[in-house]
Amino acid sequence: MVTKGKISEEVKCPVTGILQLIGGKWKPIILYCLRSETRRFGEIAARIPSISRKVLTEQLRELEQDNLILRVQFNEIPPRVEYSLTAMGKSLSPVLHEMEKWGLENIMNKK
Amino acid sequence: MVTKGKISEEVKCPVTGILQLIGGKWKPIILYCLRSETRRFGEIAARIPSISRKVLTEQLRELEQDNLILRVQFNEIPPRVEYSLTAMGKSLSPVLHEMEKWGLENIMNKK
DNA sequence: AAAAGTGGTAACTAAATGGTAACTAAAGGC
DNA sequence: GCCTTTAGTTACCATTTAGTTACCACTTTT
Repeated sequence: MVTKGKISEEVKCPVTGILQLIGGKWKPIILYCLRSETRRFGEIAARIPSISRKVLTEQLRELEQDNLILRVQFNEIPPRVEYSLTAMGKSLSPVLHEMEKWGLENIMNKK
Repeated sequence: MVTKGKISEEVKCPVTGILQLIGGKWKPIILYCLRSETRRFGEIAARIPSISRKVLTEQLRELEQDNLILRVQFNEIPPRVEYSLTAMGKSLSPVLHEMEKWGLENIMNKK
């Protein structure tokens, strides 16, 4: 299809941009889980029981690469790893907060 | 870690809830595209050029089923269909707006 | 000895998502 | 006759993402 001189919205779409960072099935929940606390791997897994450890690891790695979370590894036995939000991750909190609000108003008290 | 009477976050997680409605790869962009205008199928497709017509159709159907958008079909030849946000769809605008804001601040003017 | 505790990895399978091509309808243009 | 327009549908295949199961490394506790 030929675009007759019309500029597509997508090219400059900020929503597309954020979705590339937090668009995964689990990423918003993981960030939401870390919104106010530093948490260990096992803690996150316990709070999101239906995610597998493999997928959780993958998603955490991607979030780390995108500079939204910080991973700190302590070389102890047994091992300990702590995850927390970076400044950039914290800057997402208005977005997560609006999602939370909407969910509370439109889903939670509807059933 | 033993959950000492602690309920998992997920069970009552409002973020999980909203993600079931708008968690798809394209849904936030489609809603964002309809945020202030009623649009025809072809218009939406033109504004989101990288989505195929088939997938756009599927996503629109799902949004319609979830009562976020309204589909009005005019039985003309050639066919005409108009999409717009329902009240529930409009209620998502703070979420989309925060996503847009974050995208503008953190991605668009960063390159 | 063996299990518990921690944060993973590897190999494999399943599910979700995305894509193309060909087809439909009725009227108008060449 | 054939092409164009519009908003799809159908069939089929490819790709991407997610899930399952088993296993490791290392120390302390049972």
